[in-house]
Amino acid sequence: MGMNSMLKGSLQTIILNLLENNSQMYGYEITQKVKELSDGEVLLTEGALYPALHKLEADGFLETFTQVVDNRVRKYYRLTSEGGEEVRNKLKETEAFINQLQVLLNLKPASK
Amino acid sequence: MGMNSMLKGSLQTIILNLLENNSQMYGYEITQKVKELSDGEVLLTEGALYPALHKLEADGFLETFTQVVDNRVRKYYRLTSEGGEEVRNKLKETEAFINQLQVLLNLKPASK
DNA sequence: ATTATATACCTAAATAAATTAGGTATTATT
DNA sequence: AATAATACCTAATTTATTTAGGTATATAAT
Repeated sequence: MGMNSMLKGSLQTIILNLLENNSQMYGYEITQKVKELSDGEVLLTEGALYPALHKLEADGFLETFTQVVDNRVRKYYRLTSEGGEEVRNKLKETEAFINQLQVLLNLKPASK
Repeated sequence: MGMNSMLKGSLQTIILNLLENNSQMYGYEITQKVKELSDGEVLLTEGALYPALHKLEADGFLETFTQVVDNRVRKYYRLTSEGGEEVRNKLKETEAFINQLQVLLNLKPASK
């Protein structure tokens, strides 16, 4: 399997969180940022990224605008206000998830 | 979505780890243990559990034996030696995964 | 007595999210 | 001239799950 496969289900949260920290990013930039932040260990494939971005946009959490740089089109994404709320919810969910996982795997004692 | 959906990809690790701590368990017992350990928050559905157990057995990580208690058949699972190795690998992978996720979501600073 | 809940196993169809493996096109490097 | 990097995309396949059943016995509640 490998560690990458476990990010399943966390991809949306990662994208939303990056956009909270950066205000606007384009797809390719997101793949590079994830690679950089994870020290080259997490490789976000485009086949996963672009459908995820399109879904987040369709759900109203992201909005887009394009910009041309060096004759190449960049499609920028930024959070909508609904997206901002969604980030907070997803982060809480993820923290709870990590906590449960650590308890279930005896990686830390259960919090009372 | 909900937190449960994020356990995707961690189910095998959870099962293997429980069997390392308990030496032998049957399916229904596993669902109850997960429920108990997570304070009722993680509900392992049988449609996920049984196929996962069968796969782990097919992969040689688990072995089974049956026992009849009160006219009901229980199918017990225990780790094989290969399964023991697999637990250790999966736990390391999961710790790395949690670490990366926390870094990517700014839940903790990157470790140097 | 009957019904519902708990115990105990299982599978098949549908869904969701990813991987794999393409495709297009421009710019920069070797 | 060829390759790698930048930049977007999609379609087929795979994998893991949810949903929704099914079977059967034991126990608790009405």
